[in-house]
Amino acid sequence: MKLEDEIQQRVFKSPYQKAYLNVVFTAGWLQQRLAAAFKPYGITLPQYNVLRILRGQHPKPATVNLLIERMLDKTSNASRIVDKLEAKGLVTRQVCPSNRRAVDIRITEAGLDLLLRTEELANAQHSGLENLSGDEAAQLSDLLDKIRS
Amino acid sequence: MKLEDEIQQRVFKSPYQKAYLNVVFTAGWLQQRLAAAFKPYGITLPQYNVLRILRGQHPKPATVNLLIERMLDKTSNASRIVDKLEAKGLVTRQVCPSNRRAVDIRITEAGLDLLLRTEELANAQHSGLENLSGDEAAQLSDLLDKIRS
DNA sequence: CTACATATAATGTATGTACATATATTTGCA
DNA sequence: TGCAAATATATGTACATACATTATATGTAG
Repeated sequence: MKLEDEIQQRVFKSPYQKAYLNVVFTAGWLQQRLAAAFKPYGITLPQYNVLRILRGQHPKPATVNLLIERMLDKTSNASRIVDKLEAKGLVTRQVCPSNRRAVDIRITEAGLDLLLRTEELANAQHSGLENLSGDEAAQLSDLLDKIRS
Repeated sequence: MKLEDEIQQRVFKSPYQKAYLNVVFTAGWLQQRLAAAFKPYGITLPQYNVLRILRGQHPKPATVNLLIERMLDKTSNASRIVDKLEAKGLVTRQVCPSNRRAVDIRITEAGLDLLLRTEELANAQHSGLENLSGDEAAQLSDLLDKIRS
């Protein structure tokens, strides 16, 4: 749907204002859809993202610091997201023997299994991005990089 | 900065996956910067957006329903955002005389004054979008519309 | 070897998001 | 008229974000 209809605003001050609102609105749209897809599996999007990072490290452990570095949202609270995953038995936490300030976090078999079962959910096929051609997707990335440059 | 460096991921499965991450990451980047700019004025981004809608209606009142329709995030809790604005004296709440289920919400002089003082903050000049040409901004909007189509 | 700075994670608090439920009012219809 | 359904908002709960503070452990300068 056109942005004008989604947020019931007919006039934008400039293509810049419109693009700004569109980036923010579309990101919310994408994330809401994906979050809804993960809901039946009992995990949230941030929890899923942490699991993905842990699988990337597996069988090596990750620390909270490493999670923060890799997360999309650096200011989110990795400690408490790990809390939730630990309570569900999807990760384990163990004080790092070589540096007792740090904590080794590992994904469990149950965590790996959950990622397998949800493999297709995070696929471009169902995200909305499939409406673009590969070239258009690349072009979109370039424009977004330019915003942050 | 390039997305690869921002999230320390060197390889993307496809231009689709990269574009997806880029939309979400860039939206967060934009919103964090804007939120930080509003912080000294004691309001959050959702609160600012509600104030903008109320100024658009002024001197007519708005109802909670109208706020929800116009907000970027339809599932956010307009009631509680209005609570915060009311506590700061930026809006007033009054049971609607013609329909006592509804509540008339109006922006106060203090609210209007705050919007005046923050006028330039929400300007494209400082958002990051100024790195694009007008044509590029329009092209970006078109690509994003296509994702949601 | 102690004292102080730094590193690492956890905790506290305010706000917002997402969704379910509750409360009050109005409307429609038998 | 009376009562069920719909409408409008508020409230409850779980989780996340944003940011400040605290608790431990480690490193380092003198």
